[in-house]
Amino acid sequence: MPELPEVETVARDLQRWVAGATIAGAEVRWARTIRHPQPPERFVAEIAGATIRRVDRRAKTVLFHLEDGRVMTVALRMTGALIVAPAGTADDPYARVVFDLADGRQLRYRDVRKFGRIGLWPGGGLRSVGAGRGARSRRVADGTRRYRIGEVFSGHGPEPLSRSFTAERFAERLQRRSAKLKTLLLDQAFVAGVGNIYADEALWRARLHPLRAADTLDPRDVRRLHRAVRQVLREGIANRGASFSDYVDARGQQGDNQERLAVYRRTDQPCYRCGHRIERIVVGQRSTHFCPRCQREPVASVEP
DNA sequence: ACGCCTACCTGCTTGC
DNA sequence: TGCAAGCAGGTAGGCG
Repeated sequence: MPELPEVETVARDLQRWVAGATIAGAEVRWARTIRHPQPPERFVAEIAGATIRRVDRRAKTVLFHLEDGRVMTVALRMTGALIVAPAGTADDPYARVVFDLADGRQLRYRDVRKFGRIGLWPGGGLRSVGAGRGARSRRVADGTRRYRIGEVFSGHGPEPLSRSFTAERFAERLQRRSAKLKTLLLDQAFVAGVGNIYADEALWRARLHPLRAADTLDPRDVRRLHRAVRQVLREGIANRGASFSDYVDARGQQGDNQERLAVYRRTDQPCYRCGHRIERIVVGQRSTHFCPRCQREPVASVEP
């Protein structure tokens, strides 16, 4: 999906363009986009008439704070996009949910692969939006899952761009883990918002091998990684995100950050630092790009 | 905690 | 040209 910088770009655009707008009605064209346990019909009935007070982001989820205190969450996953379409714009065959705004515009949730999810939550208790193993749910009689607010909204790790995300705090978290750096950076419960692109970019910038175990970093490694994570995310935002096939902002425009990436999808091309060929390996079933010269292999334990 | 697997979906690229 | 395989920025849930 769009990662933190892409979601931040979309949320900022939407704050500018739809804060204050009223949702007159909605049409759900792909039912499963509406997050369980919300039946799509109830979602449509409950969102109608709502006014958007503010739009922001937590991790990779866009949050629409409504005037009445409720929150609509939009997790874009792999190919989701939120696009504001002026009145009269041609329909989009990939629009899975269409919100008609009272002023005639449409807010369209477009999602080619249909992985994204939209939820509507009561006010209060909203801290973060469910993240993998951290989020808790329980099975109910019919075998489906029911989420409780405060459990669903409690699974994310720290926001890497927040003031409270210090190198010291990052060091503490890293020291307690023996997992590979690449895997950890992708773990939303460890740090929120980093995805495959920015994980690879941050590791290249910090000159750290993706397979390196977190608890083997020395304090200087940690500081470099901390700085690198924040830098690549901030630069991604400054460039309005990285577009490969699907990511677009709220106007439907591509970002520029794909032009500035050092390793992601640059397999066999020269490293911008040392000229060595960029390599691609698979870590945790995700493609991983790095420079084998700049990002030295972790020391392998040698059998006697 | 960790790693691995499957599932969810469609479209594009690559190789034969 | 046609067709199949492989690939894609994410995450939930199950198993060991």
